[in-house]
This record gives sequence, C-alpha cells and structure tokens, in this order.
Amino acid sequence: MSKKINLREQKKLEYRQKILSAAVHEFKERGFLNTSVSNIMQKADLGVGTFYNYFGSKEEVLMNLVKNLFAEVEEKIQAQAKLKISSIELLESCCMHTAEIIDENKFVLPLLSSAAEHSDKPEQSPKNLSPGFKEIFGKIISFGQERGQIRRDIPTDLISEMFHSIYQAAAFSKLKISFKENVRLKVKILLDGIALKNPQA
Amino acid sequence: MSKKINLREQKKLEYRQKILSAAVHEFKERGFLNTSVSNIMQKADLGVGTFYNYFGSKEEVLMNLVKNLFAEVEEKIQAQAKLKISSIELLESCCMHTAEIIDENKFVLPLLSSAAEHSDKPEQSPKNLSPGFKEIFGKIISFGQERGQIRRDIPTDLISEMFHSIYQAAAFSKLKISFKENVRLKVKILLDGIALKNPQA
Amino acid sequence: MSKKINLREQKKLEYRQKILSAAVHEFKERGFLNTSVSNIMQKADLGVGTFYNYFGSKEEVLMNLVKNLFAEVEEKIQAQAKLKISSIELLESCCMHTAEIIDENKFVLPLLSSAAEHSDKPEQSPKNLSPGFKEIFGKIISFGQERGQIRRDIPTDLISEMFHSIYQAAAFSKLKISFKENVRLKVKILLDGIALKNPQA
Amino acid sequence: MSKKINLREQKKLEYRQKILSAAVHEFKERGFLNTSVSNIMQKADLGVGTFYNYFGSKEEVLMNLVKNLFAEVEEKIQAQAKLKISSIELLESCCMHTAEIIDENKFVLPLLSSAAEHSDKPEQSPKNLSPGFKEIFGKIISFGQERGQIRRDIPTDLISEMFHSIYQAAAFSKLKISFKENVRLKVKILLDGIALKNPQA
DNA sequence: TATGAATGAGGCTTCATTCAT
DNA sequence: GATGAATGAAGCCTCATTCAT
Repeated sequence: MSKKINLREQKKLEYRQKILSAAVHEFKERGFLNTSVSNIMQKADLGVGTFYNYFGSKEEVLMNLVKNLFAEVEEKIQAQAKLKISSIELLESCCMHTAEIIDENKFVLPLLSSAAEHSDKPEQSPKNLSPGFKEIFGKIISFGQERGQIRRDIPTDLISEMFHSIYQAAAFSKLKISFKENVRLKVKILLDGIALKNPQA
Repeated sequence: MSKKINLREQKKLEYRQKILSAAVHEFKERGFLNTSVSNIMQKADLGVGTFYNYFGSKEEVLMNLVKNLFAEVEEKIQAQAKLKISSIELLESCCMHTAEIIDENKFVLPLLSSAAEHSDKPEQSPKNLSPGFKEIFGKIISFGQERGQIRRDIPTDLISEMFHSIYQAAAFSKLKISFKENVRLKVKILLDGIALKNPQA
Repeated sequence: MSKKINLREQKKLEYRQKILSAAVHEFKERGFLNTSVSNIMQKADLGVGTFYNYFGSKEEVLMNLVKNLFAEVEEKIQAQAKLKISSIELLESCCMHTAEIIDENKFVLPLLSSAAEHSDKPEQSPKNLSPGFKEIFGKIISFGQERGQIRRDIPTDLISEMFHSIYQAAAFSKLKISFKENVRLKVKILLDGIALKNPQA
Repeated sequence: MSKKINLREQKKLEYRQKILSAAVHEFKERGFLNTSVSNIMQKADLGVGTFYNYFGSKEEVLMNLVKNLFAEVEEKIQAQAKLKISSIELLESCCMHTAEIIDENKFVLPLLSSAAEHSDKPEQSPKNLSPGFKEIFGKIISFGQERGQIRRDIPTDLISEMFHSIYQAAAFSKLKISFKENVRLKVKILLDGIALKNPQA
C-alpha cells in the first residue's frame, strides 16, 4: 500500500520535473511569451491536459522556477554572510555567487521586468517575487550603511535596485564578454560608487 | 499635377502621423502587448486595413517610435557636447536631459529589453535600435577615458550599458521617488564609480 | 459611395441573419447547450471568427432571438388591448396569439427557465428578459382585478407566472395534442380559476 | 463467506449512498451543469474512478435521485389516498405534501425540463421519469372526474401537466413568497378552475 | 475493487492579415 | 488608397473517461 503510494508519488514528482524541465527548455529556446502550454507538453512528451494537473497556468510554472532560483540564491548568500568581511566585500562575493546561479537560468530575467505587462492575472506576476531579490541585497547594504562602509546619501532601496538591474542588463548584453564577467565589472563600478573610502570608526 | 501629388503626399504623412500618435497613446494606456492593431486604428479613426499600407506590423510601429525618440535624445546631447565641461559633467547633464525625454515615453523601455521575445521576426526587433542609444553615451565615455577623466579599466561598452540599464530600471521601479529623481541618484553613484578623482595630466 | 456602404451594410445584415438562422436551426436540432459557436458557423457556412464580429457569445445570440420574440408578442397584444372586451376575453385572445408566435420558436422556452444555470455571465442570462413577458400579462391581469373581473385574493404576479408557465409546460409536453391546443385548454382552466363570475358593479 | 459477501455488499451500498449524497450536495450548491464528476467524488471523499463503478454518468446519478424523490412523493400520496375526502381536497393535500418534499430537492426541477438538452444519451434523460410524476396525480384526477368532482372537458393528462408545471414555475419564481406558499396559491387557482361546483349525482 | 493521473477532444476567444469593394 | 468584414490559426482551459497500479 505504502509502496503503491510511493510509486505514484514518485511518478508524479517525475512528471512534474519533466514538465518543469521541458518548460525551462522551451522558455530558453523560444522565450516565455512564445511558448505555449502545448509546446511545453509536447517537449515533455505528455498530454496537454496533464499540464493542468500540475500547474494552473504557464505563469505558475514560471513562478516556480523563479522561486527555486531565489531560494538557491538566498542560500548561497546566507552562507557568505557568516564570514567576517566588510559589507563591500560581502556584496562583491554575493554578487558573484548570484551571477553564477543566474547564469544558468538567465531566461527568467527578462520576465522579472516584463511579465507584468502580459498577464491579466497580476497577482501571479513573477514581479511579486522580485522584491525578495532586492530585500536580500537590501539587508547587506543597509548594514553596510550603518557601519559607515557604504554611503548614506542614497536610499538603500535605490542601491539595491542598481544591483538588481546589473543582472538584467548583463543577461541581455550583446557584448562579447561572458555574463559573469559582465556582472563582475559592473559590480566593481557600483561598489566603487557606493563605498566610503574612510570608514567611520 | 505636382500640387496634387503634394496633397497626396501630405495626406499620407498625416495618416502616418495619426497612426503613430494613436499607437503611442494605446501603448501607454494598455502596454505594447495588450494593444492590437485594431486598437490603434480605432484610436486613429482609420480603417484597420489602412494600417498595413503604412506599417508591416505592430513591431514596426514601435521601431519607428523608438527611432524618433533616439533622434530627439541625440539632438539634445549634441547641444550639450558643445559646452566646455568635463566628461563627467557632460554625462550627468546628458543623462538628465535623456531622462526628461524618456520620462514622457517610458512605454518604449520595457520593449527595449523584452520585445525581442515577442516577435517571430527578430530582424524587426527594436533591440536592434538599442545600440544607437549606447553609441551616443559611448562616445562621451570614451572621450572621457582618453582625457583621463574616466577610468580605463572597464570597457567603454560596459559603462555605456550601465547608463542604459539605469533608465530601464528606473522605468520599472516601484520606489516612491520619481523617475527623474531615480535616474539622478543612480547616475550620481555611477559617475562616482567611474570618475577618476585625480585626472592625469 | 453611399451605394458602397449600402452594399456592405446589406451584406452585413445578410450575414447577421445567416448566423441567427443557423443558430435557430442548431438550437432546435441539438439544444442550446449542445450547440457550439463552431456548430453555428459551420451551418452558416462562415468562419468561426466571423461569429465574434456579430455577437459576443452564444448567449447573446439567444438574447437576440428572445428579444425579437417578445417584441412580436407585445405588438400583437397591444393590438388586442384596443378592443373593447373583458379582461378575461382579452387574456384568452392574447394567450392564443402568443401561443401562435411561440409555436414557431419553442426552442427558446427551455432556455427561459434553465439558461441561468449555465452561464458565468448572469447579466447576459435570458432570464432577464423573462420579466418583460410577465409584465405584459401582469398589466392586463391587474386591470382586470381593478375592474372586478379577476379575483383579488391572489397576487397579480403569481397569476402572471401561471400564464408564463403554461407556455413552458406546453412546449415540453409529450401529449399528443398540439402546442396551441395544449395552451388553449390550460388557459381555459386558468381563466376559470381566476374569473369572478359575478363581476362587481 | 456469506458474511464476507455481505460486508462487501454493505460497503458497496455505503459507497453508492455516499456518492448520491455528495451529488445532491453539489447539485444544490453549484447546479447540475456546473458540477463535474470530479466535484462529486471529491465531496464524497472517493476516487474519481470509483464513480464509474457505480454510475455511468452524471445524468444517471440524477435519474436515481429523481427516482427516489418520486418514490417518496408516491408514498405520501398513497397515505393520503386512504382518507375519505373529495378528490379536490385530496389533490390539495397531496400537492402540499409534494411541495414539502420538493422544497428540499428543488435542484432536480430545472432538470426535469431541461436536462434532456444536456445529454448525448437521451435514453438516460431524466425526462423519462417525469411521467411517473404525472401518473400519480393523473390517478387522483381521473378518479375525481369519474366521480363528477372534476371537470371532464379537459383531458386528465393535461390537468396533470398543469400540476406538474406549478412546481417547475414555483421552483424558479423570483417572487418574494416562499416556494410552498407559491405552490399553495397556484394550486388554489387550479383547483378552482377544475372543480365542478355542483357535483353531479 | 478503488484509485487518481493521463489523456485529448472540444469549447471559447483573440487577432494579425487578407481582399473585395 | 482606404476600408472593414471575413478568416482561421492558435492559445487557453475543462472534464468525461480510461487504465495501470
């Protein structure tokens, strides 16, 4: 009995994963908007109807992917935060870890900024997840501001937004350098722009 | 005869303008994706079919709008460039002028980064216009780098890209401050990040 | 120019009529619920999309049909009302005229009572038209009550509802007699049930 | 062994009942058409597939419910029939008992007149059960006609049909009075319309 | 026998594009 | 050249029914 259930559950998980993978593949290949549920399920080698046993809509799939991404990012950052380094150094290191994770999932980024436009169901918009992104960096920044390592004449949110936009821009860059290098250099500028050279005692 | 032709030409221009204006209005109101050709032509008080005498697709309209915008931006910047100020000061002033123009046409911005996704005809993507944007800033930056006013350890393109992304991010910001103020503060950081404090002789 | 418009308008009317006719045919044949927009347009020999140039939904088509029916009924009744006869006689004669009209359009009747259940768009429910039906009879009845020709111990609305239900029931009757005869006999009973034998002076 | 079978039989009955109850609940709550097999089985806390071990379709469930209802109505009427009262009085009393039962199960009524429409399997239509309803009243009426208490110029079936339609109409009435009061008043009219005042010897 | 996930037909609707006038 | 109705592909989603476990 329990075996039976396990088998089923396992199959379910497997299918769910199959759909997610197919979705990622299609999103990467055709972009979110040009991907239809039918596309995804064809790739997944499953019936269209099956999709709706797992997700309510294409948007929901995306949200899932984004959520996972954020979870991963956050985890990495938590680990970094334990090290005894300056906020500036922490930000730099976090940025690079984040870049690494996003590098593998760049297709979600265009959506963070544009999906809102497409949907009649704003409550499902991935944009709602984006704050999570900024909050993480926001904490580090405001801590740095408190400790006098980061300038205080610019609102924390705004700085946070700049970090965020670096990923966006890098994801779409047509420059020849890699995503990660792109991020690295921009982060360098940004950190130079916000760091206080003579930290207050 | 020539007069008749002129009249016709004029009419054509007039219609074209009507369509462009209607498109701007609708894009602002409903967003690019939620605007249909029919929407535009209704607003323009013209037949749907007429649209296709002037443009090949909605995307093409957008491209036109973006082109015009860039022309306007460039003009402003050319004027600034004649003043005898440092590259940093020039960039700052150009950024604010640009912000002013974009502030009125924010609807094009989401498209600069995401429209590529929507279209089966990538050759028509507005993305192809985006370089124009960066080139303008690129010139100022590289001039500043030559004159030792701007750091040289970061490729010009990359810095240029950062300026670009500031507009993107500001256009979508949910922070309470205005678009222009948002841009102003970020430009401040960015300039601090790229300026060489002790210009080389 | 005006001719051109006329031609178009004519074509439009013709198509509209074509759709309505096809709808009636299909509704009769398969019932409202089992009829799809696609069914209708196939019968009408027109593209599916065309349907939406004329009507917003299947429900709207139905409403149109019902509206027309009511208009016809009302017209007949107005004519009768001018005759100098007792309310009872007037009701009888109106009922028969109504029966005649409905006889040709019985397929709408099931819908008057059941369509409400099917629709997520209650505001479009044909039920909202039904009142019109009862109001017409209501006026005659209440006038008869005032004049002492019809019993006053039963609310006008309720009597009105009974008339209405006679059509419903007759439309679905499996008895061998004709729709009109069915109505005639029931009306007879109903009138006997509501008539005051000795009209008050 | 026989015990085991009994247990199994019992379980089967229990499940069947569970499904029927769940169906009633859902039909009441969402209407017949908006209720899916899945809805019912969820409410019944059973697997969807199980449904098909007991019933062939949603329609079949409805038929069962209607059958039960009729059985209940008939039982009440049989009891009444034993009293020594006139056919008119008997009808009145039966009508009110019937009203009471139906009041609790109004959801079946729309279906008596419209369900036929929903199904591709007309042989399963609940309409086929409706006669049962009329037969019961038919007996009383024809007996009354024989005894000279009810007019003979109208076919028994037709009068019977009128009784039937009273329930239909009352179930859907939008008037403020209660279902039972609605029925009571209409029955009053109907009885006045069919009663012979001076019963023939 | 119970289960419930998979299935795909089928319904609705939108809209870019064509084409007869 | 302007018009706007016709078109049908394409997307979304629901749900009765099947079938492997």
